[in-house]
Amino acid sequence: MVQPELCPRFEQAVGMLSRRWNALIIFSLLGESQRFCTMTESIGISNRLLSERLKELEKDGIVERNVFPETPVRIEYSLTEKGRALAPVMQEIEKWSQEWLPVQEAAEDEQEPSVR
Amino acid sequence: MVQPELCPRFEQAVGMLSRRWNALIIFSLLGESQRFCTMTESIGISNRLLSERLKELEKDGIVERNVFPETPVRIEYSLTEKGRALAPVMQEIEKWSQEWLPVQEAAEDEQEPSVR
DNA sequence: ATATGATGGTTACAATTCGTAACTGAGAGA
DNA sequence: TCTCTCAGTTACGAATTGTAACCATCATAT
Repeated sequence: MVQPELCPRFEQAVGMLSRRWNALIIFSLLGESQRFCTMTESIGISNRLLSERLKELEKDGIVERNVFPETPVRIEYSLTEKGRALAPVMQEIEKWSQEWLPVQEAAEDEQEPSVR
Repeated sequence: MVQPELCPRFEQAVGMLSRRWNALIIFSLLGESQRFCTMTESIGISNRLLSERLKELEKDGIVERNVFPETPVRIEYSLTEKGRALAPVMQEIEKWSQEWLPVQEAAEDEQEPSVR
């Protein structure tokens, strides 16, 4: 019933990072603050889920929501210090992917995906 | 429709690591080879999903399945070189979690979860 | 004053994935 | 034959996700 092997903090971190889209959201904010609509486009996530995930990440203290009352209103999302501290994780994922994943040419037409 | 910002290999890596349970499976195999039933206990994953995930990870070349025809049959799962190369990712997650996540005392009784 | 457009979301609902629990199959021993 | 262990599968309800349509606010155009 209890899994005694794993550090609960590690498990919590993995749970957060494993939540669908979270790693991509954090990665895309490592570069610079972004607006809602920019993120949906660059990440390829729907409005619904981006909204949901940003709220969760804000509650976790990883993302910050900054409102600029211009016209039309501009809202920028950025990483907190806690969020930026995830940069090394992303860097290691990037390193691994470059070393171990094949470069796949962009298929213009739909072809049988090799995995799922 | 197309998200041009992100490196496709990075996205693929994140997709694999973000799949529920995958990070914990890989982490628990970083130490040593493990049997199926040991993993379900230590990770807290169900038979169904562990089986599914191990097959996927094997197909991805990250996990190896070794059959020892003893009695009863012993099957051990271990990481390939590609899988072990994920160790730095796990280490960085661990570092981050130790620095940024609070130690939470184990609550014996069910109490209001702070998130969700 | 009303219509239109942009931004930043919500809501509704179908499709996919997950969790739980019961079941299967192979081989050995009682 | 019956039971036991290990290593999974199967069935099915519950939770999460994806898609698409809709809403609220503010500003400018008509």
